[in-house]
Amino acid sequence: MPSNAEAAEIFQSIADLLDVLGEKFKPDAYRRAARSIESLTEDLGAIAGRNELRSVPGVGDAIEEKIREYLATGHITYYDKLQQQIPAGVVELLKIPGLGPKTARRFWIELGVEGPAELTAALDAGRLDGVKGFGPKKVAQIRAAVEAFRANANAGARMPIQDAYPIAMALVRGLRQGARAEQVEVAGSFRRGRETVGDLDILVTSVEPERAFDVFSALPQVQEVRLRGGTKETVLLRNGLQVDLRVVEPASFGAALVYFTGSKDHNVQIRSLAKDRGLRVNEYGVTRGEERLAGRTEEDVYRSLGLAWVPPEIREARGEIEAAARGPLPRLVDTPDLRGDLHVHLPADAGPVEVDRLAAAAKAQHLAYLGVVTHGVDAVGDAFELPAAVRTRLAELSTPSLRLARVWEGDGGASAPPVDAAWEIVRPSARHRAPPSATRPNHRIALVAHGPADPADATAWLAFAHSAGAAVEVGPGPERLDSNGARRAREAHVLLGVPTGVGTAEDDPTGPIGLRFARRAGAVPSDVRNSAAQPPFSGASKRGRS
DNA sequence: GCCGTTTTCGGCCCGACTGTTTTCAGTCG
Repeated sequence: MPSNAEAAEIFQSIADLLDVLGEKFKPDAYRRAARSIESLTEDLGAIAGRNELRSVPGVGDAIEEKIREYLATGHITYYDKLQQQIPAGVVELLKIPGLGPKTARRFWIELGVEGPAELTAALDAGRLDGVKGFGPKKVAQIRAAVEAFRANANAGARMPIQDAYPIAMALVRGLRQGARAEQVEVAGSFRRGRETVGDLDILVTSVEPERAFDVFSALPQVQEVRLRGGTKETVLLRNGLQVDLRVVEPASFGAALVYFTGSKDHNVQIRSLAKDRGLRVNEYGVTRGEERLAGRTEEDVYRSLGLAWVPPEIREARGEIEAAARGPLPRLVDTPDLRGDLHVHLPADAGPVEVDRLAAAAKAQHLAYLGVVTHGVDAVGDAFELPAAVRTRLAELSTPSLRLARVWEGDGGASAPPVDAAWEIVRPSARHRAPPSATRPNHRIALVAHGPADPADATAWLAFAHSAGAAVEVGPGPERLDSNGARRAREAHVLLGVPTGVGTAEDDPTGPIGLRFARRAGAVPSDVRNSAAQPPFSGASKRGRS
């Protein structure tokens, strides 16, 4: 079955193949098309059906035709022909760090090397010695890279952002403490809140760049320093993640932040807009000839280009720059907007002390209500219930300014919540993957938490949430929607439930990443159920006690 | 191959770093 992901993959591969052939601009064109196809929230087939493929950024006559061929036949003749022309192993060579299309092509044409294994053999046989452009250091570097590549097939794989989050926070703390760094920010796709990150880009200002690099290299997470210059250092962490540290002048921090936050397409669009206006943008600032216009803050940089500031989460060249040129962008939902949390768990062995701690955390975050899961049906269908002492303590601590509601979480199957549940959370389980067929009249379903398993499932659950008047939960992890899902929810006029992370550990990604996903979907406060001052079914818990 | 409130042709982001160079090419982000 054709899929957007597969189509994007094919165009990506075409770009790689054209790279090896030495094509100058086509590879970028195919990559741009691949990136925008990957980020679509709708099937290519549906877009093609409406005859709107050309509205996808980067898709012109030629690529539209290839998409149509792919949708009709499942393959692209142009791609098949390229594959016949170039051995698959030569494209594999491109995945080896430090080895690009020019080198791969030379190995193939001049040495007959058709893949990583043959490259190792050529190195062992000394066939690179004396080849023009390959001195002893280069040969050693290539040998190390190809060996590392062949030993670890997972190298270069992207990491889920929620896994990268605690690592990034630890690195930031380490830099703040030791490096006398004034401003520290993690940029790149991490800052944009992409679901996965390929590496981390950390930006700091420091009066002592050398010291920042020294401190960074010595952090316990760092395995090896890959390169180090005057302004940047690249290290490999023990868990395989690559991290770039860049030290910039305070006067350039904003420009560097824009530049290294990306996305690539956003930057390209910004630069070409600047060029149209006779300006020049780089990571040091915005200039007109010799005159320096901006650079210290992101707001300055965007303003100097005649643009409103663009939140990092939507810097994807999907129309945000045009919108920012027209005026201020809608204010995306942010932490202070979250007035409550619909879905909070306590540990199974929690006691009154944990409830006290949770209430204190909720007050610190100025939350007005929490839905604490006290009973329900777990993923394998067994009923569970928190100890009576916990439920009693929740009732004792619940006040008009902080409502602590006891909620029921189940899978929409036969088990139903008792009347003392303030509201119900429904999610799929192994037994009940599909949503309940109809809204059950006496239930108070406030939130749907569901896995992304299958787009068809997601559609069904969104429809269910809509008919039940329930929100859907966004955030990292298997039972929440990612940002693409959140965008689909918005398009389906379903409110989002955004986790606050209340009561979780310092480096827990649930709250911060959940918020980023919602923002990435373009959510404003009114798109978020728990930005309302009142909890759902606010009269219900009293009724339940009678 | 894509794209256009200067263009339907002629551009296409731009700088850091490395290694092998005698002034630059390749890679990366």
